[in-house]
Amino acid sequence: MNLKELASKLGLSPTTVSRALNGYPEVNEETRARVLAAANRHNYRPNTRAIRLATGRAMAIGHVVPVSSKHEMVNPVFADFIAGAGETYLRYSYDMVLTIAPDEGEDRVYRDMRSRGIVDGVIVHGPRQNDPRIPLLREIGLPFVVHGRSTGTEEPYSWLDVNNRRAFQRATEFLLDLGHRRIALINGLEFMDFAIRRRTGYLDALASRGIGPDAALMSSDEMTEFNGYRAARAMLALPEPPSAFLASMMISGLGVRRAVEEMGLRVGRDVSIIIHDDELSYFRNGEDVPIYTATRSSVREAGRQAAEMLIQTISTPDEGPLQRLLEADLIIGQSTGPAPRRDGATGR
Amino acid sequence: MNLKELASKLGLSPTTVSRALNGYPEVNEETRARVLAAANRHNYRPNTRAIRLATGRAMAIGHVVPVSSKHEMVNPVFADFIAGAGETYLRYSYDMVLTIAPDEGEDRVYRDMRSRGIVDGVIVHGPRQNDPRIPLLREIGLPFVVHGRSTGTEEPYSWLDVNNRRAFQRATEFLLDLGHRRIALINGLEFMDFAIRRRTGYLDALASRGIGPDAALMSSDEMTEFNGYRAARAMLALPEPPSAFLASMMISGLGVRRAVEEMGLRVGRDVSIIIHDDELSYFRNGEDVPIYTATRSSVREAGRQAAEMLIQTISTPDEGPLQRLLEADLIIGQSTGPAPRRDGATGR
DNA sequence: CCGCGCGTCCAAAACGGTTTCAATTGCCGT
DNA sequence: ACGGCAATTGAAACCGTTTTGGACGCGCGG
Repeated sequence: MNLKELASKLGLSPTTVSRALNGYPEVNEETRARVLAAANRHNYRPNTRAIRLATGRAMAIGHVVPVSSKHEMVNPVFADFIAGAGETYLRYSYDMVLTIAPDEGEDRVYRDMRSRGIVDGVIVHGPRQNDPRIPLLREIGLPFVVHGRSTGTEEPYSWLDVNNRRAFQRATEFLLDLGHRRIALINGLEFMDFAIRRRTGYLDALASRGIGPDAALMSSDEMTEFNGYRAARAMLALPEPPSAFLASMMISGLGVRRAVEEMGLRVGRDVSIIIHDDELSYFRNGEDVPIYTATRSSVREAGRQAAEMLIQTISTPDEGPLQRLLEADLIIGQSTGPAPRRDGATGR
Repeated sequence: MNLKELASKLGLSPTTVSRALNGYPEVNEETRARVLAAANRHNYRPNTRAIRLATGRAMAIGHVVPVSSKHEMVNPVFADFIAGAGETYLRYSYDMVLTIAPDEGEDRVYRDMRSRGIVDGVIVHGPRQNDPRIPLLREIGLPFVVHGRSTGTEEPYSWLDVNNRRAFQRATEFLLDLGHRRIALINGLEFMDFAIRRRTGYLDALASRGIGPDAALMSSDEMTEFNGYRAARAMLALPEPPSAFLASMMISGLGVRRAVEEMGLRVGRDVSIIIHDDELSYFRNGEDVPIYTATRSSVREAGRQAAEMLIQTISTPDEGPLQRLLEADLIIGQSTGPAPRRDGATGR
C-alpha cells in the first residue's frame, strides 16, 4: 500500500493525503480524519526510502567505531552508550546506523557518509587529544556531538562529557583523607582524552598535599580485567607497595581485586580500591550496598542526552555548539577504609 | 556532484554513466575508463537515498535489541558480535542499522522495518524457546538469520550457533574425570535457548556417570559478575558444597572467583572453575596461558559468519535456509585441578 | 456586481538514481 | 546492395514521497 493507492482509494490526490498525514494546516479537519482513519485501516506506512530522497534528510544518526579493539571502543561502555542513544532515537524516530571503520581510512568513512547522504549527523566516540575528526567533520559540514572532549582543540564544538578531572580529584582526596599516601592509578590508554583528564585530577589532588607523581604507581593500558590484574600485581610487589588503587573502570577494578586477594590481602582493610562506575548494565556495582567505592556516572544516560543534543543541533543548525558537563557522584562502598599503619606512617 | 552533472561534464547521458560505474558489460571499455576517471577526479559518490529508492533495496541489515537489559542483550557479547558483523558489512558495503525495541511492541518494530523498507534483512539476537520472532519474520517475508537456535520451532530457518550442549557436556566430563562429583552450574536465564542447551549438556554428562541433578547446585540468572558471586557464595555455604563450577560466561566466572577467594579457598586447587569463553575483546582469558579452563568460541567470528549468511540469503532468496553449527574448543587453563579429597570421597 | 482573500484541493515538478526500450552505427555475409 | 546482428548510446519511464504553483469556489467588503 503506497501513497498513490491510498489516495485513489480515498478519491483524493496524493498531495492532500501526504499533507493530511504530515499535519499540514491547510487541509480540512474532516478530510484529515478520513485520511488518518483510512491510513490506519490499511495500515499504511510511508516508504522511508522515498521520504529520504524527497526530503533530503536521512533521519538517521551515525556511530562510527574503528575495527581494532585497540581503540577502547568495542567495549561494554560503548554498548551501554549506544543503548541509551538508541532510546532517544526511538522517541524521535531516528534510525541509528553503526559503521565499522577500517583503521587507516576513518576519514574516508566520514566523507562517504556525508556525500552519500546516509546520516544527518554523527556521534564521535572516544575522542583523543587534538582529535582530527573534529576539524574534519566541521570541514565537510556534518553535524556532530562528541562523547567526551578533545584537549587541544581550539574552536568550539558540541560535546557532552563527565567531569573526569573533578571526579578523580575527589576520589584521590577521599583516599588521602583516609590516610593513604601511596595511591596507584590504573588508568586507560593515555592518548584517550578522558584518561588524560583523570590523571590530571589524580595528580592535582596529590600535589595539593605535597605528594609528587610516582611513575611506578601509574599504569596506562586498555582497561581489561587482565591488564588491571597485571598492573596491580606488579605494583603490590614493589618494595613500597600502594595501599590504595584508583581504577578507571569497573572491569580493571575486578582485576585489581583479583591481584590483591591473590596476595592474601583483603580489599577494604589492607588495600583500598576506588573505581569509576559507568553503571554498565552488566557490571552493577552490587545491589543496595555498593561493593566498590566509586565515582559514578551513568553512561547510558550520557548516551540518551548526547543523542538529544545531536538531534537538536541538526534541527537548528544555526545555533552555536551545545556543551554539557555531567558531574560524577562519589559513592561510598565497601572497598575503602583507613590506611593500614605501616612503619613510619600513621593513619590520621 | 550528482549523476546528471557528471554526465553532462562528460558529454554523455546519465544512463551510460550509470552503467559504466556499475560495471554493466554493454559499455565501451574506453568510455568506461573515461567515466571512472572523471568520477574519481570529482570524487563523485552516488546518493544512497536515490539508489535505494530506485533499486528497492536498502543495502542495510537490521539488528534489533530490546530496551530492557533483562533480555541478556545490552551486554559485551552483543557488542562483540556486532563488531564482527560490522566487519562483514564493510566488505560487502552494507550498512548496519541498530534499533532499540520497546519491550512490548517488538513485533511492531519488525513489521515497520519491513513496510518502511529500511533494511533487507535482520539478525535475530538472543533466541528463546519457541521464539515468536521466527514465525513473525517468515510471515512478513523479511529475510533473517538467527544467532543461536530456538528449541521447539518446527519449520526450518537460517541460523548459526555454537554447539552449546556438546561444549558443556565435554566440560562437565572433564571435571568428572578429575574426580569432581559435586559440580555446580552457574547458568544464564533459562528461557534463553543457549542456556537450556548448556544445562542439557551438563545434565547429560552427569547422568552418564549416574549422577542426578541437584537443584541446589544449579542457578540461572542474568550473567553478571554480581550474580555469579552471589550464587557461588550461597552454594559454597551449603553443607555439601560443590568442588567445581561451570560458569556460562567469563563475567559470571569472575564473580565465582571472587566468592571462592573471599572464603579463603584457592581456585584450581580447592575449587575448580570452567567458564565459557566468547573471546570477548574486553575479557581476554589471559595472554598466552589461559587463566580459566574454558569452552571457547569466538562470538566475533560468529558475527562475521552470520552476517555473511544473511547477505547470501538475501541475494539468493530461493535457496533453502542456511545453517551452521560451530564447535567450541575445550582449552585447559589454570582454574581446574583434581578434586580435593573429602570425607568418604576420593579423587580418582 | 466585482474583486479579493481564504480555505481546500490538485497537477506536476522535484529528489537522484536505475532500467526499459529504442535508436544509431558499423560490419558481415550473401 | 541489403538484411541482420552486435556494439554502443540515449530518451524516457520509474521508484514513492514532498513541495511548488496554481485552480476553484465561497463569502465578504466596497
